[in-house]
Amino acid sequence: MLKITRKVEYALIAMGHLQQKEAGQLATTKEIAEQFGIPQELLAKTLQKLAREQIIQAVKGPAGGYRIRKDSNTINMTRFIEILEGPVGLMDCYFDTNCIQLNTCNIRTPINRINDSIRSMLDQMTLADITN
Amino acid sequence: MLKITRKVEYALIAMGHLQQKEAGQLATTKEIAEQFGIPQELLAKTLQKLAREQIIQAVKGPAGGYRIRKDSNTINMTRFIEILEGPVGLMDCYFDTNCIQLNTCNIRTPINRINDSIRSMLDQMTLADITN
DNA sequence: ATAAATACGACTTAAATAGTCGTATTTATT
DNA sequence: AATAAATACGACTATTTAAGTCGTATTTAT
Repeated sequence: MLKITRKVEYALIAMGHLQQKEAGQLATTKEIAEQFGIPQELLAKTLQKLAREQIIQAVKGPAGGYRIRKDSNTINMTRFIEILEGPVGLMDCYFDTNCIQLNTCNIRTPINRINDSIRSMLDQMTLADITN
Repeated sequence: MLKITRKVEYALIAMGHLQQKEAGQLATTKEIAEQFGIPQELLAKTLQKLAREQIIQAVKGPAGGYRIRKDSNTINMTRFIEILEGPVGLMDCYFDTNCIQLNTCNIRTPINRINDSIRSMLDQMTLADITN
């Protein structure tokens, strides 16, 4: 429980790898997948999502790949995780309010407080904290 | 992601209900399941686990049920969750060290730091913080 | 024109969660 | 002693989510 998914795990590994490159240098999905022993297709989709959201920059064509952006480091972890997995919350009712039990539920408020704590922890944490 | 399971959710709801009882009073699984609209059998197994671990006290036979213990409030959330779900960690390698990629993995250390943060947050949080 | 890369959606497989069922045990009540 | 209402517990099934694969399109350096 409280696990991050492989998608996020792979994405973080990839970000770490991209950080290590010289400024402007590209890394391909293949290169990263091979180096860290992760499934290429899955990593590919993950990096595509990050590129779509401007977290990294994609270069198409042969000799293409991905590179870090100037501000990649400043992305906070809540944002990063939510791009790949959707809402970060201990229970769905943190976001969906159409739970039938809402009125009888006696733990909603305290659970939301924990949620807030975890989210704010992740908010304050940047990619740089993880990949450097 | 970062969801708690239904087992924990139901257990917390049940603990909240038990807290509300007069000192020494019992509540049955049936009563709790009906009141909060949760599956009785699942709740039953969950409460049995908590009883086995001395978090609550079980009384068998008709007119039986469960009651809170004097120190139930002081149980920390890491313990509570781990009784029901096993190890709390973002990645398995926090506990299992037999991951093949351990040497190539470039995010283990920072992920473990986040883990520590989340665990220490849950360590410092008692049941009372949630059910009161 | 070709080949190597990203882009993307549909599909399949695998694993984890959620929920059910059957049966045993305990014990208050009659 | 019999009954009924509760906990105890393991095995099983169903559902949902995560993980991984595949096919095809697009871009672009060579």
